[in-house]
Amino acid sequence: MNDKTGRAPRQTRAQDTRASLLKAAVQVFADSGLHGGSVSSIAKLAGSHDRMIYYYFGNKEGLFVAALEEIYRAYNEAEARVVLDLTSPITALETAVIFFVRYFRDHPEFVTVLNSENLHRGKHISLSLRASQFSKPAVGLVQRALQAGQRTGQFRSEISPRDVYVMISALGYFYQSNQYTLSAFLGEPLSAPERYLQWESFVVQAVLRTVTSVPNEETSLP
Amino acid sequence: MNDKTGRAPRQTRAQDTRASLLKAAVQVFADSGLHGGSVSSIAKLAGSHDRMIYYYFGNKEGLFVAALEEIYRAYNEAEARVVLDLTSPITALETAVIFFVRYFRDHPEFVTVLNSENLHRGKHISLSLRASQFSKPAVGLVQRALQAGQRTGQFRSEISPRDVYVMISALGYFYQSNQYTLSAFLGEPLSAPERYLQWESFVVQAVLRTVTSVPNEETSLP
DNA sequence: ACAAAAATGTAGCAATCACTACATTATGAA
DNA sequence: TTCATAATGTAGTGATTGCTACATTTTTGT
Repeated sequence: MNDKTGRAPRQTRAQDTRASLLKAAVQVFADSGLHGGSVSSIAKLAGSHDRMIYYYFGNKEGLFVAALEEIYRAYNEAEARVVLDLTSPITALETAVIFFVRYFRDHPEFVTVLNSENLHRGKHISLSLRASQFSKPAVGLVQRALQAGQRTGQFRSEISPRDVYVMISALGYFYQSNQYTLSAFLGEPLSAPERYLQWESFVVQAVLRTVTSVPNEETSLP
Repeated sequence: MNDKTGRAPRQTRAQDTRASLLKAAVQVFADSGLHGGSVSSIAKLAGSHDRMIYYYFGNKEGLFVAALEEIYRAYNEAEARVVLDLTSPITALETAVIFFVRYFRDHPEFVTVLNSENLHRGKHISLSLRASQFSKPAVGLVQRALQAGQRTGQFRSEISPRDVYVMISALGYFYQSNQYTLSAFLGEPLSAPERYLQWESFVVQAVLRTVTSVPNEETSLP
């Protein structure tokens, strides 16, 4: 695949250039927002030139749209790897909850880039044609766990998967997104590992208590 | 109080200048973030000059700190006006939940300015000496309702007021903060009044189910 | 009445921004 | 080999930014 100089073929290097610009864009936009992150700083971080951003993405907004699609793609990809044991709906829902909460904790770039997009009132996500494809898998994860429990009668039938998905997202996302103002507000660092674990088990409890048909004191973690 | 020209005294006009600059700053920072909002646009909106921002607030960051303190002040003031009927803990908690959820809905500037501050990792709130005073009232509202229910045995004793406060905030805040990406993601406008009301009652249910000792199907709204 | 100071107005500076014109190199198709 | 073009590099441009020097007006304490 290499030419006689031992270097990768031009097309491969071109794809590398595009990919590294996109990766750098996610990083910089996550760190500084759409306005705060400069095109030149992205190019520099990628080891390239501003010029190439316009070559591959048209303009700064085009790069931001691509960055948005990239974080959604990674989110969906991670979620597709989650395996639910539907023979135990409670365990399945617990698995889903823990996946989402930890995803937001471990991917702050997902959280901050989405915040930036919401500051701009969803202007760019609506430009993306791929946006509508993104939702199905994530809500589907919650839906599968929920429906399994509804079939066994363990979960309430009137509960909407969307509400539960938004609830889980809210509890995981907000804790990460607002950790700095919350920590100052409450006077304790929410990023401390033991504090985080306590929150995680609280969220699992809250979600289970919200959806279970015959709420039981023993639905909480041991 | 007026001089012979019929105009307000100089000191009053000076306070007006400062106040209108601060109000404009909250608006502009809420709309465009710290980086996105320019000093000159704030001055223009306030009917003043850039010069006065530096005169009253030192620099742009000083103005942002003042804007942060202002939205927290308004938040605390609103919360101090909430009256809880502690003879009925369930009603009291429900009142608190509805207050918080509606506050975030009706004050998007509170949400977006806090998001901007969290993007900057709480750099400015930690500069503010007044920051630590802000938390007590808000958590106190939840705490009073919770303790009332714990005394009657209706609420679980092992529940932490802070977790419940964070839970309520998360559910109300996230729905507002991420409404644009969520609406695109779920394919339905979350800002629609009937959709919002459904969410509100879902949140009330979720919180009550999380904290009640002997969970009961009838704790939900009629 | 007068001087110190508070408050405001004007004009502009240096730096950074997104973006582009133009040139150059490397590559694959013929 | 030749040639069209994909990919990259260089050097800017005009606009906007946060901020400041300097001047002016208005008020207040004595």
